[in-house]
Amino acid sequence: MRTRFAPSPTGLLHVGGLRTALYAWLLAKKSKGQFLLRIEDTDQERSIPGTIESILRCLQWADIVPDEGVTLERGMIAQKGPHGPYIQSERKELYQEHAHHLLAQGHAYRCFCSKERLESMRKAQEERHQSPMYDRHCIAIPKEEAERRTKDNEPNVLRMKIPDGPAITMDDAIRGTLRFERHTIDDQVLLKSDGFPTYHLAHVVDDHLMQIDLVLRGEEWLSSLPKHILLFQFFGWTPPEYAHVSLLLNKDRTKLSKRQHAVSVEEYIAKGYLPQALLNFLALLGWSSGTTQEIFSLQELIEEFSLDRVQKAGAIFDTEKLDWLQGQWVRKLAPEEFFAYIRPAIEQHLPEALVDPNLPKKLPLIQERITFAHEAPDMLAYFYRVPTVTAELLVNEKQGVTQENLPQLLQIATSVLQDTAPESWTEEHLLKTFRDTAKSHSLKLGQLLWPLRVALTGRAYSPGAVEVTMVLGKETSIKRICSALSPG
RNA sequence: GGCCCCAUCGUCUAGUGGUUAGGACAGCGGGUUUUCAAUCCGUGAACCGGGGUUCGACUCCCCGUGGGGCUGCCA
Repeated sequence: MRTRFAPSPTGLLHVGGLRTALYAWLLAKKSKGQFLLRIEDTDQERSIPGTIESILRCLQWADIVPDEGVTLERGMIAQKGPHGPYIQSERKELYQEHAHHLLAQGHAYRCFCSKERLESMRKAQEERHQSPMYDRHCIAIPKEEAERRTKDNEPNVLRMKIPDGPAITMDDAIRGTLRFERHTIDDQVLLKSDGFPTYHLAHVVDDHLMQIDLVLRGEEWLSSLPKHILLFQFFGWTPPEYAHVSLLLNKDRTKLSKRQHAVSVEEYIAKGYLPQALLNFLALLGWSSGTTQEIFSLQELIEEFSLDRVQKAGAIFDTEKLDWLQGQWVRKLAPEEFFAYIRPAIEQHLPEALVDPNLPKKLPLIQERITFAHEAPDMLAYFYRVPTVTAELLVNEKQGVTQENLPQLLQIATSVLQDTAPESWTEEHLLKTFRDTAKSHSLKLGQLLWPLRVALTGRAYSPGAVEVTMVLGKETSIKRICSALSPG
């Protein structure tokens, strides 16, 4: 199966766009087919330079790499495949030929109406509570006259002529059969006066020529579907299969917007989300496997994904679950992947850790408790820098640590460390000794370990006291306890 | 206004005529005889409304209601 993703270079890649791309990519991979990337830049005014690269970079980050079409080769835009070019502005003549074919066949006509006339026409229609549709003012202009005026450089567009006939029905892979009455369909502009095609013409021509089997796109295209079906009929082509995915929504159920959310993939990359987590989250927004499995790798998604399990209703983009998935995926990283993930943050905030040969021993301690890379330097800092230990944190009623018994508790902890022989310096032995010592002093284990942990890390939460002690070593640990005992 | 789409816990969802309506996230409670945003266990929480069809509807049909999309020489 050949599928495609066809973004417009008008801005950053939207998370909804990434979801659509993901679905299309999964289907292509599942069927061992091809996933194409086409750039729809037929609106010159809205195209923004640089956005093609940024869209491509985001897809590459997500590991959704096109097999054909527009790709990134060493950071540069490239095109590959037998159906190119894959950038619509480079296919202008092709669309013009097809549009003129339609004109010759009587499926299209030239329209010379000015923007002003169209505007006042629509206004009048709205006042009469009619739906704004082109009134076919120009349909009766004789062909010769239309061609003469065109030759005289009078601006005009080509409109498709919606023929009378039975309602148009079409099967959608997600929604089932859709039905549209012809009189509700507007004579859509196919070719603009600047010679560029509109989306409708370009979509039909390209997806046919590029041999796309399945058009997966957002629900916002549903109402123009009958126009596309008609165009395929005009050309005598078989339409592809269609699947319209629902929109992503804000908390108030309106269309996901910049004002209420981070919507660009770049923002999620910048926040430190792992591609596995974002993709997993996006896959689950509108699709479910039918099992209780929640964590899916890209490979598992390829095997499990299918359109008949895609939800019709729009889904609220609520990132709480995304954060949970992020934590899950951080925990699943291999040691070297985890290091690569947090490395930029370490470089920036704790560079001394990078020259530490024992860093690999410390990383497992924090991998299981952080969610984002940016938490890593702080979680590692006390291994390299003497922490600031506050009395407020050392004292903990719940643990049975009070202002009064604190010095004694730390004293006992110190002697435990002091009395532990180097050959017994293991996590198991140390913990056992603490346990025995607590018992003999009629203390709870927590009364010993809480102040110890805080004295060593200065933090409300961190890896366990014994684990940290192991890494810091006897000497440093004792030194830190001493300075905690005599603050200031 | 017209056309089209949609509707199960707060959120993401399972469910395809008979279920104690299941799971996950979040919430809450507890365990982890040491903290935590980690981990484990437990817990509360939903079929938009009204008519049909049927022995029986969350499931099928109709009508409302609510939400969304489109209604551009934007995509």
